Amino acid sequence: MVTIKDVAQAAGVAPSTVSYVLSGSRKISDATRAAVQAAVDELGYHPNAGARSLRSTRTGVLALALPLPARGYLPVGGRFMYGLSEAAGQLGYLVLLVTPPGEEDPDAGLERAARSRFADAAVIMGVQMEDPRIDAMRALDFPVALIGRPADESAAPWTDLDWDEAALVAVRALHEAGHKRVCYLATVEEDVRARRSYSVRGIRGAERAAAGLGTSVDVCHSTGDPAELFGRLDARLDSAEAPTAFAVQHPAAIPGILRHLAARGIEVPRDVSLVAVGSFPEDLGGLDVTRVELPVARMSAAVTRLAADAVEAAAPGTPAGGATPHTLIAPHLIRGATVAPAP
Amino acid sequence: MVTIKDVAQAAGVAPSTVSYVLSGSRKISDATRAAVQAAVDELGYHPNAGARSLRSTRTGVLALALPLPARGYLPVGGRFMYGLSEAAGQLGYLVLLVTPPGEEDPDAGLERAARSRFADAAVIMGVQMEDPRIDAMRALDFPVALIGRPADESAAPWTDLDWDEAALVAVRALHEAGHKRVCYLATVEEDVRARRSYSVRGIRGAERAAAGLGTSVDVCHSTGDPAELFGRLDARLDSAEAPTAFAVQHPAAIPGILRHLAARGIEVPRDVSLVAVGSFPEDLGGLDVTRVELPVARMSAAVTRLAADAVEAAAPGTPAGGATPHTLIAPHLIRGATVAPAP
DNA sequence: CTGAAAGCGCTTACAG
DNA sequence: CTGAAAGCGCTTACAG
Repeated sequence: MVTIKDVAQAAGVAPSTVSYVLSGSRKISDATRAAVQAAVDELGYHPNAGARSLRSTRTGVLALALPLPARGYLPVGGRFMYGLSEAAGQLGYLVLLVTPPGEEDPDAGLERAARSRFADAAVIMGVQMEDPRIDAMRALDFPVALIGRPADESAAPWTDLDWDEAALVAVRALHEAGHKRVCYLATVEEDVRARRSYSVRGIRGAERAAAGLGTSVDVCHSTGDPAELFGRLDARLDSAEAPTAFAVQHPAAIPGILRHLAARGIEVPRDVSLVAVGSFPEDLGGLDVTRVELPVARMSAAVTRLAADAVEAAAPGTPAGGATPHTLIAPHLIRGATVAPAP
Repeated sequence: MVTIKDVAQAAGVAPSTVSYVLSGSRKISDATRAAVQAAVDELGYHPNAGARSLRSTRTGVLALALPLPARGYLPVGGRFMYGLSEAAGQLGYLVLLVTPPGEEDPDAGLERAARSRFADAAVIMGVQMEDPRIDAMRALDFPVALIGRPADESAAPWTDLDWDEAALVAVRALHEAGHKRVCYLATVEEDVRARRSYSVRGIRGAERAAAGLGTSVDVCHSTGDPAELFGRLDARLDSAEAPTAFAVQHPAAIPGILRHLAARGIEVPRDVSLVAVGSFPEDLGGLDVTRVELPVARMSAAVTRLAADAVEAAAPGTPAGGATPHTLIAPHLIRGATVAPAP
């Protein structure tokens, strides 16, 4: 293994000088710098991560706390892992995955990562309105940034799509097309039950939209079981007051829903209109759905920035800065081919 | 921060004794062990990861080298990240994501992770038939395990679905249903061009199946652009020798393909049969496709095991063990509702 | 059965 | 502009 001593010897300087050249925290003569740089390149030197973090209390790693994938695979989780890894790389961080070890103690993995200093900060996914992980990390004085807007918005830095507004935008698009009876298909019920922020806010947005617009909005919870989901849709469609439009906050289910509707002889948008809430493009297989997309790349960049800032803010000697920052992203309706005037 | 000294003091023993209790590498009296354990629990002590790795040259981390997500998001990548994080946790490892920093140097991130000892071993995804990352890691004496079967099967430990066989099984199912003209829709062309192992082997399996069974198999490359893909399918369907069946090694595209066929008035399986090669259940939105699934959980467990074993094998004092191990998983056809006798 | 001591590879005040 | 030295928190031979 190549150490700083090897580089120092090769360059004819002291190890501390190599360190200063690499960190840039001291003025170094051009000759010395060039000699050190040459030795570094020559030997392929990379500072030992363990030694560096032991000494400097910086690891260059962000821990990503994943939600329990118990209810099956979450496409959105995978998408965020990519986005985060990329955004983090841009800021010089690596991303460490932290999965909950079991049902009974959902933040044991995260707590271990924090206490053992595997990372400088945690990025929390699948944020709940009242998320115990936030308090757990605060108790450890461990910096966090959230993908998701908690009930207490000053609890920690966060970024999110404005889900209340997204649901409103979707319902309004249907309302403006003349639909009087809209079914809001919310996230899977496990998410509703866990009070995930996007679930709660999406539903709330739909209810507010109903109240504000005078449209009848029937909120229905989705499920990962397609047969069960189609049963719920059928119950709605067979009722006396059948909806003429759906707003769907479960993008992974949309291809299946469209197939199911087609099998029932229902054509979209001729017979029924549909808007997706919080979809991402890769989901839809080229299907031109009217939608509000989840801005994964922007959210990944934002949360990485917030996490990096939280690391700086937690450093000793930093003044206890004012308000807790956040990045709220306004929804943007993309008009596709799945909304038509109400029959 | 709680250190081993704090624990030692609280328990009234020497720091080294605490270390031995935690590692279990020395006989300790019950009384001492209990006192140490109580102090550990009381103080919430977790050993500092940097210090531990500096001293022991073990990090407890596996680096996951992701393929470039340049052509858009790969659902399968996300699925493996979950699977790996879970399997690794079971063996006491955490997973660090390593994304290629840019096009020009696809293993710079991995090389840095290895040289800086951020991890004990690398798990490589999106393995190419001749993968430069394998040689790069070998040059550093850094243990690896592959998700994908390289051309040189003794280059490194690997696990994979038997893709040759999977394509054969799929084509044979269609052959047995009487289909004489099968179109094998291979992976996206970027994967073919990069000579990803699953691409090359899937195509090879299809070609062998054709030769062995006497079925005409037309190999066609998929693409992430749905419009372009549908164009390619149309060209086949409009030709004089139109296929009566498809074997599709691009599961994410299947919902779109089925919709496109339906729009052309082609009903599956009445008019055209279809088998998915390497799908995973979450992909299909409840669609009962005849398929060979990608065993993500088994592969994740296998590659983690291989990586952990490679770490042990690389430890000084370990005899240079014999053959390079691998875990080849036989394909298994799941009969769904998308294959019918040829018209 | 337990402890005192060396040292892993860095960074950063301290000194010149 | 550069160097010598201390020390981060552990693990593990060495000693008893």
